[in-house]
Amino acid sequence: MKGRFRRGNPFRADLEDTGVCRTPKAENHLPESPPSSGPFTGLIKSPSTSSPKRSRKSIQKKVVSIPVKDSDGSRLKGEGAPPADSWAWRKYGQKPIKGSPYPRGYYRCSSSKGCPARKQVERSRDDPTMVVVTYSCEHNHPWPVPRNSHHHHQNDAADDAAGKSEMEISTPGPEPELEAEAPEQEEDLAARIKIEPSLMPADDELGWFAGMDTVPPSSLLESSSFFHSKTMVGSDTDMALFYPMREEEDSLFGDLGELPECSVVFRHRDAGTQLQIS
DNA sequence: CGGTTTTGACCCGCGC
DNA sequence: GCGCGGGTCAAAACCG
Repeated sequence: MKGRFRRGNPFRADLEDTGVCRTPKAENHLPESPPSSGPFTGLIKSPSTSSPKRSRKSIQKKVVSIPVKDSDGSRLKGEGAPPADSWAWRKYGQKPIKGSPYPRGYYRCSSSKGCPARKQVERSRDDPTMVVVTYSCEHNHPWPVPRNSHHHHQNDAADDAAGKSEMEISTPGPEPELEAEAPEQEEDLAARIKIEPSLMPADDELGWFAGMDTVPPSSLLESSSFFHSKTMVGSDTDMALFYPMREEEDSLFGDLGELPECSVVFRHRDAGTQLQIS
């Protein structure tokens, strides 16, 4: 039914690659890695042979294990609900993994245009109750604006899929801003999150996920509230890097002010306007 | 109507 | 050189 046509077009080559986020100029610019805000902690840079495809730049990775959210266990989701970060992710693929019975979902950041951030969600092979999320992005790339808007779609069918993180993010709550609250659960959840130890080399120049390695789990991702800095505690340093997400986009961008080397295009989800920052 | 998800095909690095 | 396996693409289906 799905007419999949050859996408192996000679032209498509790195279309994606280029489109990703790289302004030729920007690239030439400098790598002053402003500790952009990073929701994630432990990162690992792939040496150089780790990523098959776009292994041009160092890719940072961060793996997190999150317990399947059984809060809404009422919903028998095959995969449970993965991580609920405040970014918008668009699923672009899913594949069964050799070792595990669970498929791995591939997500791409859709918060900003050309955002190279990606994440993979899969159920832990050992603990089916755990969801392993791997975040990755180019080195020094800033995170997109957290978009806590509502957007959940037709899932339900994605039950077998390993990803329905968005669901959590959007939270069918009344208003996104209000959902800022709801700390209890999130905190609890966060408390249970664990970061793969071996994957935490504690990088220092990660401009991307900003090293919050030392930040307590509570301040970790998995919570929309994490932008509200309300519950934020511990390393204020890192906290400062968070985007206050209740503000207008302007504010958000303001925080992002320290734009990185790549020019990122943020689009207002409302009007669909696009701001180009560079 | 636009943005997502779905899903099979295609690509590519690595191992043998 | 071939095959495997993981990762990505993209058309169509869907949902708001």
